Amino acid sequence: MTLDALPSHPGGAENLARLLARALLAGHWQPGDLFPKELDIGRHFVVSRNQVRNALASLTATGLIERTAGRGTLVREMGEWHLLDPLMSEWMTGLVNLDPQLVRAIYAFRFSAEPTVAGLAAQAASAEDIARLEAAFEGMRRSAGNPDARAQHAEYDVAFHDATYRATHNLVWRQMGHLLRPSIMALVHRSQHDIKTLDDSLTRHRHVLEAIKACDAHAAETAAREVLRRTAIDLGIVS
Amino acid sequence: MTLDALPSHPGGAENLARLLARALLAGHWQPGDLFPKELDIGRHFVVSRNQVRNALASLTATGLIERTAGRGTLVREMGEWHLLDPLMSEWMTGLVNLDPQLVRAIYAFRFSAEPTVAGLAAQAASAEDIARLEAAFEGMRRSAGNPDARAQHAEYDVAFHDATYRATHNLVWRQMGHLLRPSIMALVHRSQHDIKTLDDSLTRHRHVLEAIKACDAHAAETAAREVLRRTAIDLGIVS
DNA sequence: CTTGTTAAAATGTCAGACATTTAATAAGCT
DNA sequence: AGCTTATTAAATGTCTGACATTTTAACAAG
Repeated sequence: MTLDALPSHPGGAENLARLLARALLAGHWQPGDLFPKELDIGRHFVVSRNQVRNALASLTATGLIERTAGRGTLVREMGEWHLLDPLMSEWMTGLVNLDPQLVRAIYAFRFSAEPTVAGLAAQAASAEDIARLEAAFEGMRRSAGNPDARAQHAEYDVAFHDATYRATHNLVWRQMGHLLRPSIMALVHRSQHDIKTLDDSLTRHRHVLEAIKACDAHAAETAAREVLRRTAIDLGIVS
Repeated sequence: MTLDALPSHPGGAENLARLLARALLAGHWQPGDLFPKELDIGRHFVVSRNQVRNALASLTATGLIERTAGRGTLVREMGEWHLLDPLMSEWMTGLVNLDPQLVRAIYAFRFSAEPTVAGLAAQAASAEDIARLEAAFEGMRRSAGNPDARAQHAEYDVAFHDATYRATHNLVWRQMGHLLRPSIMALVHRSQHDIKTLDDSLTRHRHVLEAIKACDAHAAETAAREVLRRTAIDLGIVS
């Protein structure tokens, strides 16, 4: 794989990193492949070696590549990627070609973890957390009917789940909220979002909200599981 | 806080990063404080500005600090730290002054997550996973009586839990295994490790192993919870 | 065929100059 | 005095070129 297929004018090491990362996430290179050399990248995008090195340093930090002096830059396999790094989440969101194996892995994680998270949230949520959840739910409800507001609806969806993780009041769980964004954003492109589907999704979210408000951990767990069953259908994991 | 209290001769940007990170993790600076300037750090440790910048780039990537041109380097608060970054785990292991709030947060996470993880492992473990678990358990058993082998015992302990996370065969859960190392290593310094305690811990681990071997998810969940109750006592979280 | 040497290529490091951003300070006006 | 505007200093960001180190491959000697 060469650089020719990639858009140009990155403008800044961050953008260059995002560009290269997305190409990697989309599978433009196979694990074990040699990544282009610093100087080639610099020539192609017309940026200094500094910018290239900074961008590649980010990719190294997230486990996407591995660099050794003299040999060059190797592409690492998916199992080595730091999926929980916030940078990764940012790079994954909006990527349409995300590896289905990865989508399923993230979904499987959520399906096993999120009921527990919802249960913890029911025990620990403060008034502020409840307010955040209600605001997000209200946003979802408002943008549900409008077919032009799919992206906005997804944002509120992300906000709802993120608020759930935050409501656990646990530093570690809270960080995992980042992983939700790419997972939920993938829904925008894969599901048809007809009225019936959205209404069903909304109802299931409402049950989670109510269970958390009622401080009923068991009900929250069950309700979260129901939300994720809906998500599985929308992601095409189960029919 | 100045740099005077820190040991010198880091030798390489990685070591310098570890050094500074540990000072941050130990609370030598308060959130919102100004971190030393690049040139001062370089002078103090007798390293080039490049090394300093590389080290600080790592600290930035893990959310420990925040840098802006003109203003300087600010220390971020604990809630912003990327606790799931493998680098963080490496920096945290062996740190004796780890913030008690952080230790409790990590423990609370494990207490809520690890039963689920053990349950998943019971469903998905392969023969290879079982072998890893048995090898780790055997190592724990062998090093249990010997008071000189506390560090080795802890390594096997880490290996056991890491094997559990790996046995879920889920990319996301697997990454969280990194978080175990600092949590378990903290035990070495905090508990007395008398024979009775170790024997009890060993028995509880054995129950997890047997439940996973029997593919009994529910039993694995319960057994994992029991292991963590023992851990809570050893960490001094409950008496 | 093996071994040791050499050469090329790639990443890592350094040093210096310069650019940009920010904050504090001073000047000047109403 | 009070407010606005230049000026200056300090800090991080960037660029460039040269050099160091590591690895691989080619090649020659035994």
